[in-house]
Amino acid sequence: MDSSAPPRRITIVDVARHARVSTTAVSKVLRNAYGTSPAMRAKVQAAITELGYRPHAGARAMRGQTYTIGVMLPDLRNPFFPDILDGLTDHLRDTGYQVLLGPSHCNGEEAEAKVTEAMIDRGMDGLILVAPIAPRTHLEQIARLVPTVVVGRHGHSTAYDTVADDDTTGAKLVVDHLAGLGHRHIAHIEHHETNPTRLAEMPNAIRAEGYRAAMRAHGLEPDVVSTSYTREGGYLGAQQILTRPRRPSAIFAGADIVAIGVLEALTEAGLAVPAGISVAGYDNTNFAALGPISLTSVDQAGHHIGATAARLLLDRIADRTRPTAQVKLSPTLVVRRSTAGPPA
Amino acid sequence: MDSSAPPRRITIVDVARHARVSTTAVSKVLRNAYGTSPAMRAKVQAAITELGYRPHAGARAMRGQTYTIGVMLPDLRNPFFPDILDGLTDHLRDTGYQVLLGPSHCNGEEAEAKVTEAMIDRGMDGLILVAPIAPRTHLEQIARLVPTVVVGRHGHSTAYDTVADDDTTGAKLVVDHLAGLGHRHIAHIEHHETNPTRLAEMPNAIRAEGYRAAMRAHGLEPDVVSTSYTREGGYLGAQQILTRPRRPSAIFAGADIVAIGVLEALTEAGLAVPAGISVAGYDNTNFAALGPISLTSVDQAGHHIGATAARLLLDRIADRTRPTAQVKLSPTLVVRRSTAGPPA
DNA sequence: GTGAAAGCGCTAACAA
DNA sequence: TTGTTAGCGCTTTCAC
Repeated sequence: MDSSAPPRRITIVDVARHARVSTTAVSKVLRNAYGTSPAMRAKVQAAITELGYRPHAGARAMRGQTYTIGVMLPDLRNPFFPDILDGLTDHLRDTGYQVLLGPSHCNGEEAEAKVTEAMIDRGMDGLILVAPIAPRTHLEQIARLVPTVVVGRHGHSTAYDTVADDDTTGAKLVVDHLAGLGHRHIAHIEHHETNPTRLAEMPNAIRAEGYRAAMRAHGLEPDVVSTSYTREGGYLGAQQILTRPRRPSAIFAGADIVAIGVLEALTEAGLAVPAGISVAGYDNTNFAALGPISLTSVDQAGHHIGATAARLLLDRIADRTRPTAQVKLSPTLVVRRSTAGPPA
Repeated sequence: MDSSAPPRRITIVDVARHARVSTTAVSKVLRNAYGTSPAMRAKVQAAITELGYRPHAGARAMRGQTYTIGVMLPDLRNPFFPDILDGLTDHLRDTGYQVLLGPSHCNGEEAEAKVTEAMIDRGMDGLILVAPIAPRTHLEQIARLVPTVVVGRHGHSTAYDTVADDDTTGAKLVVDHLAGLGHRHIAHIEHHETNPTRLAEMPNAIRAEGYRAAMRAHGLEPDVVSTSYTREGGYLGAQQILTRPRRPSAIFAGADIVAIGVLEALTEAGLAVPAGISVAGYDNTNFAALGPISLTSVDQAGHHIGATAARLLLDRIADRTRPTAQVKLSPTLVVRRSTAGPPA
């Protein structure tokens, strides 16, 4: 039983006393605020180091900033999101801002709202919402309370910044590539979207729409299977596709995690890739590159997306009145061994 | 430009005024504290709902609890950790506690310390540290400041509770299974551990040691390859194993994510599983179960581990003086199609 | 350039 | 049972 009462926390008062200055001075040094002489800064810094002082975020929250940024990721099992997070944290390293993640909100709109509220209530200085499903009015309401960047969702707003990849082009890249290889029957597995108001903004819906448009542009018949952007979704989607009377010669999975499930279903069905059927994914996660999978995939540069979101957020925290920015990144296609011409 | 200034936040004072009671009364109702009549509770609840009041966690942090639990996960790309997180959040749902995640600390001890400090500074009521790499003295120091549960790390402490799976037994289950199938040369891929003080506590080290002991018990020669508990680690480890003058007939990967990389390397090398070589993993993540992978794996019930950690933490938050608990869960082996007798 | 003092929203003694 | 009030640790006017 180490029940020695926890030692009282070092506060700004202790530091001030130790450095023989006022608490105001310490506060100013902490925030690099105007009006501190080099001599005082040195004294205060020394006291801080000596005492091992760390500011109490709760107390800061009451008056100023908490130097905390909240990030909401939709699904920890999708390997694309860690890519975004890496970009975020890389950009935020050494800025003094701390990132905290809200647990994934796969559970729906209500769970998502709870997480964002929790972040706001905890005085976060800014929010990064990755592919949120909340209605746009709700996002704007959030953005009015706290600087917000919405990632991976289309639709402009004057309340928040956005970073997204051009999913229409991404889908077109895949269809063009496959059609160019001679495929005529290309199936697409999408993440099923029921809510009509979201339909126009969610990346999954736009990819599906881009796929349809690109198919028609090639004079081909779209063939969409609706499951989800999960491994299971890919697995079940592919199984469904394999029951088609006329089997497609290529499958465009809406996300790499979906493609993984697709590849599993194909292996199980004894279909060789790409000899028997071609497969392409989206996100170019590290899964696509390594090993025998060697998946053709659309690269939307998750790391760059994350870094851009972080930059925009810091910008906005510094100046809440600047006009909002909408960054749309151009995806590229990384062709690997999972796609080839259709079987003879 | 929606530059309408954000509306002033509703505070406890607003609620009190609206309900025609004191702020104390509101505070008590919020915390289900002793000494509130049903009539007052109703009045206050009504006012809270009507005004849409939500407590300010920063202000709470200054006096009492923040109803926030910080969770540190080591690696978001390892599918086992979401399993633990699911268990945690399931248990914490409707308790009024909010979970926030610290970004993964793959970057080492210093990064990990920064995350835990950040969580403490933000007034978290409790911490759940999953497979932390900090020295034990540091963990105890943390635990003295805030209720802490350490997950997936061995070694008892009187300062924090622990939840871990019996990794020695887990490794033995795999070796016994493979040896029972007739394998004599079983290789193991471990997560390389350099720090000698950690060696005795980290699950990866214990799995490797358990493997060695079990091998010797069967009169077999251990063969350990040191990489990391990542997909790349598995891929590279397997490649290394395949260059052995005498190739093992089975590979025991220290984690499912490692096994995934192993399977990729084997596929690439044209080796069939299990006809050419057997593969077993650890964690029984959902990757193991679905599809053609069908990986034999040790089930350490991640969901249950998470739920147990949450329970212990709530317990400790309620009573910081109770003796610490050490929960050791017994793993089981889930045999699937990736293991069979050695090739003739 | 520096410091005294007010107050952020909440909780917990204590008083009524 | 209910209310008054004193802070928690910090930031921020506003004097000096």
